[in-house]
Amino acid sequence: MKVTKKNSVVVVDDHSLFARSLANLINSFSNFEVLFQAKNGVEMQEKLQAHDVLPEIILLDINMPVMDGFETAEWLAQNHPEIKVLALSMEDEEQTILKMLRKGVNGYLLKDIHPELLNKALVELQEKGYYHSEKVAETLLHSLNPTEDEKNLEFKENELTFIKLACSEMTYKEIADVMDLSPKTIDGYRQDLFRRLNIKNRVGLVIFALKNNLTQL
Amino acid sequence: MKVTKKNSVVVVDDHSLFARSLANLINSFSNFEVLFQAKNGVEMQEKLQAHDVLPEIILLDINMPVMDGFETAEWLAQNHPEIKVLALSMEDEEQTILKMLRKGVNGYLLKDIHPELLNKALVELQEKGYYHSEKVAETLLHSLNPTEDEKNLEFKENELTFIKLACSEMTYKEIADVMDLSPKTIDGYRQDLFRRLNIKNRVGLVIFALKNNLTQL
DNA sequence: CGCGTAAAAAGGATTTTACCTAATTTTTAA
DNA sequence: TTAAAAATTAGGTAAAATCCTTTTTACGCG
Repeated sequence: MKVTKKNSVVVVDDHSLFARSLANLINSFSNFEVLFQAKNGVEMQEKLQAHDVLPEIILLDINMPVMDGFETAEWLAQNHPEIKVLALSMEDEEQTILKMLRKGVNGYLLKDIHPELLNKALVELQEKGYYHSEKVAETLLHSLNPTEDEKNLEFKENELTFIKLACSEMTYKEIADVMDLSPKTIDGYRQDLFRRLNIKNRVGLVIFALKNNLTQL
Repeated sequence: MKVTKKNSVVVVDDHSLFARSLANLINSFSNFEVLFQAKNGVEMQEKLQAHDVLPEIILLDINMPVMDGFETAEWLAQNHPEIKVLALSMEDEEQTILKMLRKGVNGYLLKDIHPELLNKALVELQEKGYYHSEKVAETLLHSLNPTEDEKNLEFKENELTFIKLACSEMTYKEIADVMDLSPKTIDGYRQDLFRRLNIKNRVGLVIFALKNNLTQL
């Protein structure tokens, strides 16, 4: 029997049933094994320190309590750039994917992937240094060629603050007070955003913000 | 070797990696086996018809395309009341849980359950006819003793329609036109809801609707 | 300094929301 | 059939939101 060192993988996901099943699946592969599991970024950090060896690959869920995938990916990129990170998520929201990619993850996998493809994904990630499922590839292409509606989707700090506050029950006057600006300035932000985002009223802005993860409920 | 007929289980979940892992886990149990899997309610209906035998238990995801868990549970309760349905979901939102329970499911399991508990859950479901994870039990207790804020959380058909339309860019006048009611009636709905839900403006209503899954983005 | 540019602010008008109370119609139940 | 309850509609008013245009301010730069 040929004995080859298996590549070690870490699974970070707060859904223990899923994480466990995933770990079992990976351990059934001849070329990969699970080093450990963690429920969130903090637990992962602790376990990474406690272990002598580092994993080659980290499978990282996005929606987690305590320290979510975005923060964890950022920390990994800064502290362990050699570890390949594969983001694992239910969501195929364009903004979410792009946000993770900007954090420096090496791949993005939707959780509805076929089990057979997981091995392929891990191998490709190891060999090529990246792997993206098809939907993600589409999203990337799409983001390179944004439609008219989706241009001007970058916001200045103040705009972003305004948008987030507009997603609350505050009146514009109250928002102006909090941001220490004139109500007329706030009205300027509002008007400009309505035009750029092609929306008709504040509800439209709230919907836009939620769809694009600019704020959360 | 003692040969006992295994109880058959069907897994309905659009996340194939999760569904597959779940199926593997169940097949590893000595007392349960997976009859088939389906990606949504429609596919489940088709496969149920195609099979001679019916499963004892159906594990049902809530968030699915085409035909979601709510619709599927409703259909199962009407057409196959003898099959025990175990709702399986990431969410522990009180409203979601209650909605599923009202559809007649026999149990509600959060996806972050420990693998060891799944077997226990299936056995209990089979023997007692129901199983609920701890968090759900808490939710049930909580719902029996609602706080002041959470009373009056049931909506009439018209109110629900209004709420959903209010979560769009339509003005109240436009909503009145669509619903074929006087703007004054719409204003009545609005006012009543603001008071009952203790919210200040339309954004508050949108947030409430989204938090309680009355509408979706 | 003066110029250009972008952010901030203002003026002023209209529409939409929001709030309160009361009247009318429809539905329900006795 | 009739009284009570629920749903719908009205009237009026104040506050907030929306829209358009113009002016002021802040700041870097040749």
